[in-house]
Amino acid sequence: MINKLDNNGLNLDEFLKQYDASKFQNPSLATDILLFTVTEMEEENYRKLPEKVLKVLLVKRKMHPFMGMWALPGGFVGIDENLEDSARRKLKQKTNVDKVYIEQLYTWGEVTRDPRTRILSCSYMSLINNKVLSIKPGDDEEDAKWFSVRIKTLKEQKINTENGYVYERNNKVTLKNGEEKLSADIKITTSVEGRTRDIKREIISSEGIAFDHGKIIQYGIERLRNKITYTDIAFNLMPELFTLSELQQVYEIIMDKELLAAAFRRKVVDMVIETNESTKDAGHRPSKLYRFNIDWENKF
Amino acid sequence: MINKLDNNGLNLDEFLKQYDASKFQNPSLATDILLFTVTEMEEENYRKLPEKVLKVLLVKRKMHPFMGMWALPGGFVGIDENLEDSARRKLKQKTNVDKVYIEQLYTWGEVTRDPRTRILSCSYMSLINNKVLSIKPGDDEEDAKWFSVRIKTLKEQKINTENGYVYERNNKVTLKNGEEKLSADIKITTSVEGRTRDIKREIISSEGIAFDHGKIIQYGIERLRNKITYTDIAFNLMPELFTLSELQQVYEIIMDKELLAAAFRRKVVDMVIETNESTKDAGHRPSKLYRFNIDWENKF
DNA sequence: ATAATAGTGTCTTTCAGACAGTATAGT
DNA sequence: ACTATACTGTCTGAAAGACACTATTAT
Repeated sequence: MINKLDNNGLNLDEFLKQYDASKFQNPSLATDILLFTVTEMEEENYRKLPEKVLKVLLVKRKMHPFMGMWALPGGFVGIDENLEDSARRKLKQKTNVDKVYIEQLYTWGEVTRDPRTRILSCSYMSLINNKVLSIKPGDDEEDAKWFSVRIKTLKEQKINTENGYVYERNNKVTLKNGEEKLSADIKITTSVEGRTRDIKREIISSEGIAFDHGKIIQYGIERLRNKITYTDIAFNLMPELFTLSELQQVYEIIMDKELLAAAFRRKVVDMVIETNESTKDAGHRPSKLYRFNIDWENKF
Repeated sequence: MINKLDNNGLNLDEFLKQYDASKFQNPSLATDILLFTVTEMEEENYRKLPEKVLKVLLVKRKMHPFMGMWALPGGFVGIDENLEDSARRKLKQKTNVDKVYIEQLYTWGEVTRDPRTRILSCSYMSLINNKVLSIKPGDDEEDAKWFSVRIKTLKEQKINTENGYVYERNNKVTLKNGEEKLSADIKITTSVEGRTRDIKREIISSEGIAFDHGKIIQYGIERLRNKITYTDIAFNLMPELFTLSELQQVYEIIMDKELLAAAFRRKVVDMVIETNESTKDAGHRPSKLYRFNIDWENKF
């Protein structure tokens, strides 16, 4: 069976022996990691709850191209390295944490996305809780820094065509770390023509952000926003013990809208387990601490 | 700004000029297309509605490796070709249709997935309605054939560990075209340990299917099943005019469960527009024909 | 008339939104 | 006592599940 001969009279072994991988020109392959965490801002009023902020890890480029700009951590994939292993390796380098949530996000393959040569980026999204981090915001090792992320929809329009419509949305991504402020303006175009639907993402402008990484950040946040509503990924952003108000805050900053406490609690009640502990020294009623309920999905 | 010098004293232009893309060893890159359609089986009883079947397009390999086995249509990406363009090009070759729904599915990058050399597969999923097809089931041009697809869960188990659990599911993918019958047994392992969750997909056995394509088919069906519940992608599988019963059948074969007509109609009513036409010669009450309502999402 | 599907009416359950009202710490 | 947050109770309305009932055709 395995010894069938092909058109050139070769069996499988012979074929593999003469196969020359270098006869085609191959693009280069990199993985990029979109690492999110949530941190608290200090609050002046001792009674008020600290506000939470969504952060993303960026590294300052020391080399051409985009030298001096900020990029997602990442790099070339070893020829004998699996994609996810490569992503985890970079992540470990930057954060020194290895047991983290990670998922493949999207593979960006536009021919001109890198000025050097054709380089594909297989992007991964990772979520981490800031309590386990060795690089805290402000650390400067290897020039990796946390930037707060905000996404705002600047403009939205729908133009009807003979046979459908074109819907455009301009999202402004703003990234801040103390003095540094980066931004990208991404236009998401959904064209619906007859039976076909096509989504395109373009970078209108990008300040201080290397490559097409502004686009990747925008895409990642959209994915995170969707997934948080029907999965438990948000818990990867939480410490071991947390209050339901803290959990709600995390949902709120990701979804960018306020939620009603009563409804929120009903929604998450099966995903958490109450502990005996409570917060204290809060200047108001203490809050019960919860932990993630690993069994909430009940597969059977 | 653009003339900053790097560590070697080069500005951007100089750097790009001396950049040698071939100094790294790069994996090869292919796109593979998972093309689904839905067809009707002939029915012996003139009164009965024809049953619908989900089909996937496969091509018979004429070359090593996996010579004689069936694979997803696909091939190497041109060095100056965008990923989606490459996928659409293959699709056009096979089906002679170009305005189709297509979305990126996943990038498969396991080191040993191809016996020749390291080859990445960036997989795309595409949906098409069988009325527009030039290759009808049974056509033999270029050895591309439609196979009916069924997925069955053979075994499901959950093993509790100290700190979490391991959930395993064995999915059997069965592909049929007349005399030919292919199959793959895929084990999906979800490991939940403390805060981490890891999903792995392994091929336990594969008969007649080339490469890891059984895994890609299983993954694609899972994606289709999820997306059909909250998007309108199912309409890509429908002809211009269709009855609500036909639409319901499509949902049923993809979700692999029966739906109640009343609830289903309520769910889709905003997504369709009633026409004046009806089916006839049915041997029972005629059914109104509907078309897709392009504006159902009302963005504003 | 019959078989088979098309399509509607309505009861129930479930779940999310809204919001008022109660609880409880530190100062 | 006051402030700020924690937490609960309950009304309402929307959507999904269940199922009985009516409608309509070709033979």
